[in-house]
Amino acid sequence: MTTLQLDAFLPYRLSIASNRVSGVIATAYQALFGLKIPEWRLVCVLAEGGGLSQQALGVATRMDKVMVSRAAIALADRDLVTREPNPDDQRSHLLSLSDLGQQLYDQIAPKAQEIERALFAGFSAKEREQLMEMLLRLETAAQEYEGDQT
Amino acid sequence: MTTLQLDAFLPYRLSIASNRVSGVIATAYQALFGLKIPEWRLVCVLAEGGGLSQQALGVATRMDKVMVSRAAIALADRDLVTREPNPDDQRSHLLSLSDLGQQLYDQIAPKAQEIERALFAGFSAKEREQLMEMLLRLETAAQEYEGDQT
DNA sequence: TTCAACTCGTTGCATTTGTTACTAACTACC
DNA sequence: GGTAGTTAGTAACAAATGCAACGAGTTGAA
Repeated sequence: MTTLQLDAFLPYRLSIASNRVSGVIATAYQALFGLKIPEWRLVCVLAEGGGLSQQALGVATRMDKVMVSRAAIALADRDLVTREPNPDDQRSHLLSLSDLGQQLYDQIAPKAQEIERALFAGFSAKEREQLMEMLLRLETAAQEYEGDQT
Repeated sequence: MTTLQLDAFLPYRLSIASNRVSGVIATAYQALFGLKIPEWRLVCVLAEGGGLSQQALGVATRMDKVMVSRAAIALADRDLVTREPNPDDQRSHLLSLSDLGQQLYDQIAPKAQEIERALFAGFSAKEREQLMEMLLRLETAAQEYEGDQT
């Protein structure tokens, strides 16, 4: 007879850890800046380089276009991003951080790193690297598995 | 100026990987057995030993009482678990797997392990152990962080 | 004993997330 | 050029999740 120990089931552990961590981040951003995680992700990517279409943002943040759309609208309403028409494609807009958005980002980024540092305080640099690398592998493995089944 | 690379932000990577993996699991269970993840978790814990209150199940699965309640109702409706009155406390029930539930579990468990094996095919036994251990550390770190802030 | 404070489980409500369907714009081929 | 098929973004709907309030039961201290 097979007994599957839930505690030892990696997908379970992964889910728990991820939810806890996301909870910490989400709470912090909401309280400090009124941003939800999808919005924060857009800000973060746009800070690396603006003028992106929502489609491109979706790829960069692994969010589907609906979620990107909602986050983009929320940010535009607060004047944190600007939406310029895309000369190459009338359907899409090119998003960039506004000055206000950039200011917000300049405050957010250090805070994000501070939280990350706190959460991974017990981890050596090497461990962090290993974890990162494993998560990437896992991500592609899951993606391939999905592909196989359908 | 600080630029935070989203790709290198561990909480982000964790969230993506976890969502992908959960997606795979959720789809598989739904398709094969009509179970959602919260329901599956209860089944799994009850298989290790029945006669638990919902409160105890919540602790074991890290789900809040609402989620446990809904999952328990869903399982009871399908006669997969039985709910006996708790002689020590009239408010609570003691849940156990029914024969039917046990049968289902006997089918589920191997399948779960098969999926886990597939997802972690590229991982050595040592890596799996490391990952597991890191996730546990992370879980408690996040929990402590939450505690500090409130 | 009795009354306030607390816990178990459920329900209802608000928020978030995911799916589907739709409009407008673009592409490619006839 | 016209038309079939595709893509960007939005909107409308449905499902999942989280939170606050509730009824019933329990505990403990005056």
